[in-house]
Amino acid sequence: MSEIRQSSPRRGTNLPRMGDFNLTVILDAIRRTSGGLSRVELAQIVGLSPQTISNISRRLLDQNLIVEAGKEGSGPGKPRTILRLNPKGMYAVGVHLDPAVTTFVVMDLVGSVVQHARIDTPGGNDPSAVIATIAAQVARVVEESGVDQDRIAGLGVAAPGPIDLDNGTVVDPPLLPGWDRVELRNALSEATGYSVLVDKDVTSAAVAETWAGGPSGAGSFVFMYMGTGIGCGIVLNDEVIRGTSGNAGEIGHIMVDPDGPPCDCGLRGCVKSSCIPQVLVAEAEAAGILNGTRPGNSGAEVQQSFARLCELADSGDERAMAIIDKSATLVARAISVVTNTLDVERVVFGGPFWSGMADRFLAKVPPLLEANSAARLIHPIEVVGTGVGEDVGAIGAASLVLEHTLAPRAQRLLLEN
Amino acid sequence: MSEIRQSSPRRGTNLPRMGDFNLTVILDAIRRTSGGLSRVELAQIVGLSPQTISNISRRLLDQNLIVEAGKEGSGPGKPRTILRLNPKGMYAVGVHLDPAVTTFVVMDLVGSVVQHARIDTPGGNDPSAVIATIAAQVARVVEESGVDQDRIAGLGVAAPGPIDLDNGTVVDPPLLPGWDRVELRNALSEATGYSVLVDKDVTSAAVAETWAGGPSGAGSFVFMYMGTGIGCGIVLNDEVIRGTSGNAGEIGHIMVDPDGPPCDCGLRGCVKSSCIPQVLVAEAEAAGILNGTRPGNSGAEVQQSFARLCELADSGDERAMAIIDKSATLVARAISVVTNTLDVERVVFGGPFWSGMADRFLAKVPPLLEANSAARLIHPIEVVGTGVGEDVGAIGAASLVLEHTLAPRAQRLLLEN
DNA sequence: TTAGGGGTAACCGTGTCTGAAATCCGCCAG
DNA sequence: CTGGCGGATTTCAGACACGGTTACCCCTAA
Repeated sequence: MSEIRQSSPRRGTNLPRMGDFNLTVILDAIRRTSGGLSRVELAQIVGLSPQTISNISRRLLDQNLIVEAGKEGSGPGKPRTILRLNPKGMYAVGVHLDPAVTTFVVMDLVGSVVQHARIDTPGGNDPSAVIATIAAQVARVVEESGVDQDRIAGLGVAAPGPIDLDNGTVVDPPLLPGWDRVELRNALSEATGYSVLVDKDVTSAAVAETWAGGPSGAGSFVFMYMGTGIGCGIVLNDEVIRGTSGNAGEIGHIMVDPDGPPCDCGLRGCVKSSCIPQVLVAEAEAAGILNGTRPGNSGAEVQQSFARLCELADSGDERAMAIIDKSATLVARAISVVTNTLDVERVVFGGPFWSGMADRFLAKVPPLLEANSAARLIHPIEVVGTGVGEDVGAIGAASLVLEHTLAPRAQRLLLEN
Repeated sequence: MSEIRQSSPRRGTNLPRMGDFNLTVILDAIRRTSGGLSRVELAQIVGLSPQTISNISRRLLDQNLIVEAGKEGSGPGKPRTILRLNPKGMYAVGVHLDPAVTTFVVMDLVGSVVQHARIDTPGGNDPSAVIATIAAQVARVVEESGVDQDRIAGLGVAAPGPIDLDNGTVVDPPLLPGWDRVELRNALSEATGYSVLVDKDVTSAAVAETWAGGPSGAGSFVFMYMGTGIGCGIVLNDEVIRGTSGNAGEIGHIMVDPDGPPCDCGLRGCVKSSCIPQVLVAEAEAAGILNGTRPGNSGAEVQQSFARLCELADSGDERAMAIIDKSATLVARAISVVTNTLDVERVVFGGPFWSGMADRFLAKVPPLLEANSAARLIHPIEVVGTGVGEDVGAIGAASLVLEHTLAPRAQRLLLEN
C-alpha cells in the first residue's frame, strides 16, 4: 500500500505527525526494555514531560498496545506501575517467498510466532498461480491462529531481489523464472485484502532483528544473511537502509579470494562464486568428503548436504573443518568491506544456513574483522548470531509491517503526497 | 561543540523542534531551486499550508537568510514574490587539514567562497603548534574577508581519518605523525572562539556536494574522493552517513585486482595498493613513462607527477592512457561494491587529483558500473564529476557548519540530553 | 501516623499548524 | 481611466500538542 521509501524534496511536518511520532517513540522504548518501564522512567528516557507520557500511555492503553503489568516499589512512596507491551495488541502476517520453500508466520507484537506454516514454492513459471496459493495459505494461517482479523496490521512479504520497492514488484530474480516485474504487492493486496509491504529477504531479516532480535537489533549493524546466496541487511541508527529501489545489501560480487574460482561477472573469487553453501558443498563433494549422489542443484539438497558438511566439521573432520574455516575467512573479508564502508558497531549472522556454521564462524570471524577494521582504535565490532532463528525471512516479513506501523522512523514525521 | 551523531534510545520531539525543522525544510527547498521559489510553490513542495509558509518566510526574512527578489506574474492575479537565499545571510569558515597543505575558506550561504588561503601544513610532530597556526590563519581569513563576526556560524574542519566523532579527535592518521587522539575540536574551539565541527575529509567532501554541488548533491549518492588516498563519502536520502564513530567511507582495502600488487593487509590488489595516484605514478616511473627524478613521496611531488601522467594520457601517450584506464577499471570495481551495497542513484567524483583523470574516468567508469549494477534493471547509476572544484575538502568543512545549522536533518527534531 | 515518591487531573501558556476570510496586486475589459 | 477579476499573500481565529505548575490521590516504608 503505502510507500516505504521517501521522495525528495523533503517535506515538512505538523502536529498530528508529531503526536504519532512520540507515541511510537514511547512504544519503542518500552519494546526495547525487557521487563517493561514505568512512566517516570519513560519520561527520563525519551525526554518528554510526565504529563505527556501519561497522555500517550493512555492512548497506548486504549489501543491495547500496552498493558499495566504489576508494580515495582523499591523504597518508600507509591510503587511504579510497569508498562509492558501487550503481545496480543497487534499481529502481522509474514511470508517469505523463497525459490524452494515459502514460509508463513503470524507474529504478535512482541515478535513471537503464534502460527507457522511452510509449503514448497509452487514450481512452473506462472506467478499468478503462486500468488493465489500464497493468498489461500495466508487466509489459512490466520484462520488457524485464531487471531481476530481487526488485530492484523497487514501482510509483509520477503522476496529475493532484485525488487522495485516503489511498485512493490519482483524484478527477474535468478531463481524464480517467469517472475519479471510481477506486481506482487498489488496482487497480494487485492487477493488478501490486507495492506501489503514487499521487501527484499535480506532487508526483512535485518528488520526481524530490530523487531524480534533483542538488544542485538539496536543501533547500527549489518545482518549477514546466510542463505542460498549471501546478502546483507543494513541498519544504521535504528533505521533500515533500503537504497534507492530497495536493493541495498547486494554483496555477492565482493572479491574475497584472489585465487578463487572464476565468477560470471568475469572476475575471480567473488563471494558468490567462492563461499556460498552450494560452492562449499561442491568443493566437499569434489574432495570426496561428501558423497555427491546427485547434482545437488535443488535448494533442499544443498541444505541437507551442507548440514552434513557442518556436522562433519563439528565432529572433527579436518578437511570439512578446513572448508568451513576457509569460507569464514572469505566471508570475513567481505564483511570487512561493508563494516569499513559503513562503520557499524555490530555484525549479526543469521539465515537458513547459519546454525550449522555458527560455532566455527563465531570463533573465526571476530578477530579477522577486528584486524581489518579501519576504526579498530575507536570502537570494537561485535559479532553475534541472531536470536531469531531459521525463519528470519518470514519473521522479518511480518516485522516489516510492525516496523512500518510502529517504529519511530523519522520518515513518519514527514508529510506525504 | 554539539554532537553530530545521535545516541540511542531515540528521544521524543516537541513543538519548537518542529518549528525549527520546518524552517530548515523550507530553506532547503529554496536552496535547492535555482532561481528561488514563491510562497505558493513552497506550500506545494513542502506540503505545509500557505499560512505556515508565510509565517516561516517572515522568520527567515527577519534572520536575513532569505530575501524577496522580484516578482513573477504570468497571468492575472497578484504576481508571485520570489524568495531567494541571501548569500550574505550566514557564513562559515572551513579548514581542510591535509598532511601536505592546509586550506582555508570563508564560504557564504549559497556555497560561494568569499575568501581563500592555503598554507603548507607545519611539519614536525607537535599538533598544538599546528593548531595554533590554524587558529591564527582562521582569524586572518575572516579578517580579510571583511565578514561580520556575528554572521559566522562556526568553523568546520575536515581531517584525515580515522577520527573519533564523539570527542572531535583525530586518531593516529597514517600521514600525520604525533596526532594520536588530539582533541582537535576542543582545542580549536578554545583557540578561535567559534563553535567547531570536525569530520573526516571524505565525509566533508560529500557534504560539500550536498551544499554547494547543485543538483548532483541531492538524493542518494556516493562521493568518490580522489586524493592521496581514495575514500568515499556517503549520502542517503539527503542525509550524510557517518557511521558509529564518523569513519564511514573507508574503502581502501576493497580488493579490485586479483593479480595486483601485495598490500599491507596481507592480500593483493586492494584499492589502496593498486590505484591510488602514488602507485600509478610509481608504475609510470618504473615503465619509463615519467622520469622518476626523486622518490616522489611528498604529496606535492606526487601531485605534480600525476598531473604530468594525465597530460601525457590526454595528449595520446598510449602507455599513460593504459595506466589511467586500468585504474579507472579498478576504481569502478570498488565503486560497484559500494553502489551495490547501498543501492545509490549517483556517483560523484572529486578531490584534488580528480581534474586530471576526469575525462578518461567519465568515459570509462559508467558502463562498467552499469554492467555490474545489481539494480540495473530498475534504475541507472548516474556518474558525474563534482562542480565544487579542487577545494572540496575546505568547502566541505565549511559546509559541515551550514549543514549542521540549516539542513533538515531528522536528527534536528529529536530531543537531546 | 508520617514522609516521600508515583501518577492523574486541571489549568494556563507557548508555539505551531489549519481553515476561513480579508487584503493585496496587477491585468484586462469596457 | 476605472472597476472587476483572479490568484498570491496575509490576517484572524481555532485546534492541537507539549511544557510547567499546582493540587490531589494513591501507595508503601518507617
